[in-house]
Formats: sequence, structure tokens, C-alpha cells
Amino acid sequence: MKLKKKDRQEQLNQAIEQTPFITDEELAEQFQVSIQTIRLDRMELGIPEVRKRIESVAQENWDETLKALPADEVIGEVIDLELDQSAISILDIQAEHVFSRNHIARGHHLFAQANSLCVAVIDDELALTVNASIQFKRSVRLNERVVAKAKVIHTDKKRTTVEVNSHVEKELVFSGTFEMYRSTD
Amino acid sequence: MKLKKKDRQEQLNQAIEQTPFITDEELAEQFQVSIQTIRLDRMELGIPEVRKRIESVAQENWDETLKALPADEVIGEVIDLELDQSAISILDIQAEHVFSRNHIARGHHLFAQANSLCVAVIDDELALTVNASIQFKRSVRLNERVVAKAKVIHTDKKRTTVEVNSHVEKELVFSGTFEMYRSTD
DNA sequence: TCCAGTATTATGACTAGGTCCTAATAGTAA
DNA sequence: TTACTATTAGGACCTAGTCATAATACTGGA
Repeated sequence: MKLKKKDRQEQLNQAIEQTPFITDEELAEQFQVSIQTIRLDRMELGIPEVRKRIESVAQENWDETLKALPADEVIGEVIDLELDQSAISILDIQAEHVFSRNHIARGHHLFAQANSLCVAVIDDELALTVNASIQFKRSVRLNERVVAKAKVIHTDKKRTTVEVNSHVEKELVFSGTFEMYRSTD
Repeated sequence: MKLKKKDRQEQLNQAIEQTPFITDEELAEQFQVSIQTIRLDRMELGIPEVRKRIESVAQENWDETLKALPADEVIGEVIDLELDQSAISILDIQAEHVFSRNHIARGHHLFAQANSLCVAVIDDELALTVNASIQFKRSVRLNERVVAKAKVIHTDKKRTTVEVNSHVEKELVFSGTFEMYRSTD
């Protein structure tokens, strides 16, 4: 027996969510109803046509591509910077940063925040990490805000040593010492 | 004076690359030529129509959404894994991994490859990095392939120490020692 | 200056995947 | 049987094209 209207619309909703690229014609085939019925259903459910659906999926992607473009950007948001002296950045831990199982932030994100802050604080064309010694003091969870403070503690001709301490609220969660190579080449 | 065909086509290419959502009509307006000219240009350059461009951007996004779902995934591709003993992964350095200025891979990607490999090698529910001591031996460049080898060198009740060495060809580019906390909680 | 060849524009027929509106038919429940 | 909802059908119109043909404009060289 064919599905009742309500059930069909429910399934339609799911089908489109899963495969937004599907046309009305294909949906009509799938549910064994006419194209017009599919269209009426879409109207009632407020679902736009394929091309608009595709466009909005594309739009999301494009926004993210733009965000990713300045690849030299610091991981997190820099809120204070004194070149060759100190810098502070914040990173809000979101779903993409955590293990899905336990909602604990993956270590490399904290590392990335600290490491890129070290690159940013150095007033030279080129800054590369040579060595680093780091400690993860406690695990960071979803929705926590990590504040990383970098402080230049030593500089000579080619090398700069930077110390980074990251806190959530008042609690130290990460600390590291980074030895950086730099040049104005 | 209006642009010559060659110059226009060059700029057209760029314009579409930057804003793939633009229609022929808008492009015709922008370059002050007829729609037909824009279409001829597209044909010659092998550029598909807006809706196809939008669809391919959307398709990329969709693929990535599916890929991104297993957020617990290892950075790089695991090609060998013996639980609690050793593991090997490869990471091909692509545009998104490097500084745009000098095409040198950003340190945190090498760290992420190594760190996530340490997580993967541990045969427990939970594995978190506690300490790490790392050295970047030489900078890695665009299109190079980094092979990371992880080896468990010590284990007790709650802690596991893993050593990771990453090579490009025969050359050591990164090495680190990771102290991991784990539990079957 | 004219001529050839290239570049540009115009026009018309056709397409996919729709919207919007009207109208006919089918199914169901009181 | 009647009333109402659900479904289907049809036609006009839309956008953003493709493909083919033809006319016009521009430009460099003999």
C-alpha cells in the first residue's frame, strides 16, 4: 500500500536532507507519485527547488573556503600582540576540535594555537619551529575558551625562544616552550 | 579602451575562479561585452555554466562533510598499524598545509600527524597526550610526502610513551616523544 | 585603400528544472 | 450521496543556459 500524505512528507524531508541534489522527477519516481504531488509537498514543507538547495550547500562551502584562504593566519583569534615581546590569542573549542566520543579537545589544536601564536609574535619574514617541549596539563572540553599567552624569553641572531601558557578560566591547560628559527630573508 | 580578447579571457578566468556563482549576464555587464562573447570565451576556456559550477562547489562541500564526520580520524593516512606496538601514516603536503609565502609546511600539521598517530596506536578507549618533546629537523615543502613512524617504547598502568619519527624520502624531518595517558573508561 | 581573417554581436530553436495557476479526477468519511 | 481532501494534469512563464547560423565590426598587411 502507498504511503499516506503525512508519512510521505516526512520521508521526503529526510530524503532531501540526505541527498539535497535530487530532482523532483527522481523523487516522484522514488515515491511512486506524480511530480506535482512532490511539488505540492515541497511547498507545504517550505523546501526550495534543487538548484537553490545546491546553491546553499555550495555557499556554505564557499564561506569556509574563504575562511581557510588566509592560511598564514593564526589559529584562534589574536587579541593582543607586541612584536618580539608577547601575544595573546583565544580559541573557542567547537565540535570540529573535539573527539566525538568524549568531547575532549584533540591535542593538536592546542598545539596549533600555541605554535601559530609563536610564529605571529616574531617580527621577521620567516619564522619556523625548530624544537618544542609541551605539556597538556588537563583536558579541554567542548565550548571551553582557551586563552594562550606567548612570551618571548630569549633571542639571539637566528633563534628565538617563546614560552606559551594556555588557560581555561584560571586553570592552566597547556604549556610549552618553542624554539623558533627566524630570518628576514 | 576595451580589453583585447586574450586579456579579457585571462581576467574572466580569474573572475570566475574568485566568484564561481556569477552568471554570464553579470559577466557581460562587468566586461562590457555581449552575453554571446562571454559564452564564446567560456567555451574556448572550457569553463562550464554557472549551475554546473555551483554544483561542483556544492559537491566538494558534500564530500568533505562526509569525510569530516569521523572527527576522530587520524591526520594523514594510516598504512600500517599494530596496536600497542607501532604504526605508520603518510601525509601528502598540499596547499592548505603550507605558508602561502614560502610554501613551507606549517609545523602544527606535522605535529597533528604524529600526535594523532600516537592516539591511534594505543589500544584503549581513551588516549590523551600529556607531554611531548619534539624537534623539527628540516622544513617540509609543498607536494612532499611525509611518512610518520610511531613506536611504543614504554607502557605502564596509565601511561604510554611513543616515539615518532617522520621522514621525507630518506630524510628525517620531524621527531618527537609523546607521553600519553590512556584508560578503558 | 581594399581585402581577408578574426572578433563580436544577434537571432532563433531547444533544454532542464523549475513556478504559478486553474481544472479535472480519485478517494474517503459522515 | 455529498463534502472534502488528495492527487494528477495541463498550460503559460521563468532562468540560465546550449547549439547553430548569420550578420556586422575591427584590424593588420599588400
